[in-house]
Amino acid sequence: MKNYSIGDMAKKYGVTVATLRYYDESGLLPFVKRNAQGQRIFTDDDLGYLEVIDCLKRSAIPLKAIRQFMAWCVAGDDTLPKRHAFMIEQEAALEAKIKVLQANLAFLRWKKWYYAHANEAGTEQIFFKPGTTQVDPKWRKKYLAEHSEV
Amino acid sequence: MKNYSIGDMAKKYGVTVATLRYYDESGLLPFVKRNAQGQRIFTDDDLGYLEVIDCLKRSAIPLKAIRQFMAWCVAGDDTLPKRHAFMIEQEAALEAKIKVLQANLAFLRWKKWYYAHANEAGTEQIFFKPGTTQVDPKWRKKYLAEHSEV
DNA sequence: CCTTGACCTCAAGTATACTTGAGCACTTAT
DNA sequence: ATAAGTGCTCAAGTATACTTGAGGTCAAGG
Repeated sequence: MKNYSIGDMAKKYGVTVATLRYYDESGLLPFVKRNAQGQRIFTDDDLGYLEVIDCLKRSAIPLKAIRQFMAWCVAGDDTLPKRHAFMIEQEAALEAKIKVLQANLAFLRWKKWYYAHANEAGTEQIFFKPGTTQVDPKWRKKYLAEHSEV
Repeated sequence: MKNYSIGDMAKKYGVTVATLRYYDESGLLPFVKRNAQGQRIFTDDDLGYLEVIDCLKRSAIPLKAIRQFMAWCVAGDDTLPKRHAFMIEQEAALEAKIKVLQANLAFLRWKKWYYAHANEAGTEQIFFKPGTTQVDPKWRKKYLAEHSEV
């Protein structure tokens, strides 16, 4: 079983050693051992944990929640129901988040189309209801018609 | 054209009036006018802008970037190319973000499956390579086989 | 031997995005 | 006419997630 220094792990996960120390202090790495000199040592056994942390962090889960989960991980089999529930919860949360982002993406694409056309016309005026800066709904309909067969 | 108070908009967008004031101070709302008493007034013309801000905020775009975009919006037709480029950029960024989250979701689902089975067995040990706490790759393969026909 | 490099702790600083509080103005209902 | 409700500014406080700096240990190479 190979050992890894904090510097190795920092490179592997694309963070600074300061960040890893901060994670450790924050309770995200309750599994790290120390050598005789007090230096952190990571092992192959830890790589699975780090993968989970990485996933949760990229999903913008707060450190506090990750800490809780990791505490359960090192606490042993008694916490398996809690860890299972945690995954179910995070799955639902992430699905919801993705749905929101997909709606946002659709909106950005409409706006991109809008600016492409405004740009071509040289002015946004072509879209406005007379006397306002509100987009005439007919343009939105036109866009949706052009992009429905996708 | 209807007018709306800051309180109206706060309700409509599910934020506090303090947050809206903060957004205004931060340059996100360069379009808001004031009445004789110095109170902010929002109009129907502004609703389109707020929709964009809402979308960008939900996509975790920093206020700084949103401020830049809004400045271009009020600057007039000269900034149309920049606004078009902004949308193209944000679309790409959001697509990338969604891809990451979808990969994370797949990972969480595997972990959910893992904990469902560990839970059933009463122990995580069933997954480990002997003498380690590393998951034997055969389980991952089993999971993928069971979930490939989706 | 002594400098370089990687590690350590602890404390303070930074960035972002708000939130809260103090003190004041104006409108409206009792 | 006075109290409640909504609005205002400005300053300070909070939460999260790091980042930076000071000061020190230890092992290896020239």
